[in-house]
Amino acid sequence: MPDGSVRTTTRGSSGADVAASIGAGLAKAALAVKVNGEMKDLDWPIPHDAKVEIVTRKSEEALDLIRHDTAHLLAQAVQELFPGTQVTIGPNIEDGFFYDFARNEPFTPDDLPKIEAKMRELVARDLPTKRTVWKRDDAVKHFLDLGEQYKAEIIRDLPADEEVRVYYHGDWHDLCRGPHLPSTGKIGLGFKLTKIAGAYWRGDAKNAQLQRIYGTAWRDEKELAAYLQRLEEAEKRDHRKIGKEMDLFHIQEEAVGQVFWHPKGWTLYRTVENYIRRKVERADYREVKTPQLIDRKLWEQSGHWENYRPNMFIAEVDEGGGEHARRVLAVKPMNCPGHVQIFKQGLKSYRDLPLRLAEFGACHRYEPSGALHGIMRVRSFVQDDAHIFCTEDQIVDETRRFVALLTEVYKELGFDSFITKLATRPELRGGTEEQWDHAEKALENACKAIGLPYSVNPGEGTFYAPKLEFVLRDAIGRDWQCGTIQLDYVLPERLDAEYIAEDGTRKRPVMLHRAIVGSLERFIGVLIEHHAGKFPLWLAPTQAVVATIVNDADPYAKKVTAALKLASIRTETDLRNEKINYKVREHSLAKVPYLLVAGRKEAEEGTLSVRRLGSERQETIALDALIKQLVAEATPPDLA
RNA sequence: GCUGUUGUAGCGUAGUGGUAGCGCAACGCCUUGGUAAGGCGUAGGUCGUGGGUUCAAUUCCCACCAACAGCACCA
Repeated sequence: MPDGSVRTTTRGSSGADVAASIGAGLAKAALAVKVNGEMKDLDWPIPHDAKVEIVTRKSEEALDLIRHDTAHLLAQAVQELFPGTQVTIGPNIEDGFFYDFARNEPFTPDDLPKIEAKMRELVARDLPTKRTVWKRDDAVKHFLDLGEQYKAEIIRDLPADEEVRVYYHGDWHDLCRGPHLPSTGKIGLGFKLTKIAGAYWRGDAKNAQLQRIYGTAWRDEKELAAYLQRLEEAEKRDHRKIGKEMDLFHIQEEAVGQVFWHPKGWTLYRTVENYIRRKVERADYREVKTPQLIDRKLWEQSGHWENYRPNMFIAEVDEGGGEHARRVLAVKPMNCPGHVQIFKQGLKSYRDLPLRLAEFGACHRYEPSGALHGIMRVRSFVQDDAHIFCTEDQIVDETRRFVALLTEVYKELGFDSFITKLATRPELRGGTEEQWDHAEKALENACKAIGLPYSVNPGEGTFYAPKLEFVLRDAIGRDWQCGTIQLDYVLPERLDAEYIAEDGTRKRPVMLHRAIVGSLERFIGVLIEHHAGKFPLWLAPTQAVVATIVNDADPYAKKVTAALKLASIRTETDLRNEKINYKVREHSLAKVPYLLVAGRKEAEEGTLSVRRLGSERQETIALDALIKQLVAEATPPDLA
């Protein structure tokens, strides 16, 4: 037992028997049993000398069990309500589960409450669970006879040594590995169906599209309510909503996937851009700018034309000589080929390396319409891009320097931690196997050399290079992949970059592609959601509003605003004929960090009544002292 | 791109086969009020776009565009 005690039972006793021998309460609460660390059904006979733990609702593992059973419940309800619907798979996911069905008629949002009601009914019926083991061929034939072609396919593909188990909940049954709760009644009512979606069979767009129903499930209705509350909170942070509310940007039909930055949004954008510019300059990068339109020849040479042609914006011009003088240019989807062109100007020596070329490169990619999402996934964006041309020997040190820079930037921008993944060679790729072996090994070595923990993300590298991915965690626990460094042997070769080595021979430089925030557009979306629009002072588009109580204070308020602007504090004046309550409410909702209230008293004394966003307290501060305080707080972290 | 849903004033929304309401914002007047919505009034819409059905379409049908959710994609 978990507490170290030993219990003796008769041969063939099950988890349920053990629970019952401990107490009636536990017997009732038992959901499953953990035998030697492995989850099993309660009725599973326990082997000799086993470590046994009874799993109840309170156990950590309970949620997984409940969710998996709820997925089965969903499938059962759907098949009862919509006969002829085929079941496929229904795994657990974060916070819930889904189940994919094959059915000609689509499910509609109106179906969800009906299905949910049926699920509750099945819980109330408290159908007992029964596990059976089948011969593979029998099972395949059985499911084919039922018209369950997907299930039959799954059984055929099971590993040869795997037992074919079929679980019954009442009469309804499904192929499943288990384990399951002893009856449908144990599932409880802490579940809710959340959305319907199309999803491809086996995740492949070439296959048939199934209909997926998503749900969430918890220990009880209280936990469910808390989860739904969390969803609502996340919705409030949505950068599209806040972007509108705070008048930061908009997107419209005539420029799909591109951002119209409003003055306030652009202020935020420039603040971030200028901050990064200072950081890379201090890290010995040289900033450059490369052309937006480049002849297709260069993209053919780099390999982009072959791999990404459908996703590139193309510009065609007639140079006046008829058909033969047509020139095809691509709007750059990446900056790397441009940077190689700069590198290739003039002969480079090993003494020039490492050469770090940085660019706030505006790139355009024709993203599929379904991929677009606010300012997070757009067709026109700017990367904080840079390419480091270096020698083999410099890889580890350059990686170390980059990770140090990135850590600093994330921290200063308000993110405390990130995780690292090593994305290895994808199926579709350029270069030779030797180059890939070499590049993956080199990145691995760099991680080890600088003591950077990482997990492997197999097959997720780019077509020319393996990469390290840096994933941020935001204020409400969501992950965002932003930074990357890619170790590329392919492009320098394809674009024929070389330098003169110490021994006088010509050699290929290694190229490190790297970005810290990735797309500025996307990163600002992340920043908005991370801070819920309540930015630290240095990032806030409007840092202070001077609001008057009476007209008599107008001249003083104007004077205060002028003084603050002189000190580079982004300040607005609110002289409107409104009550102070109204102004406080409005500027608080607009998430203005500092509200500076000026009435008759303040005007006479040369002070302001200061209210910091998020606080209901006010403090009267002399103008001079206030300016000092605001300037200190508004200083970007790298200049403080 | 695929599946489903949606598209009404700057924003948030109601509604109907007989050409549209509400709230906030805007504008005007009254009010000068001390920390989260003061009062009264005015203006603003070819109901996403294009076809069709109908005496009549914002409403019903079709196509397209866009947004949203998920899938696929993300150099």
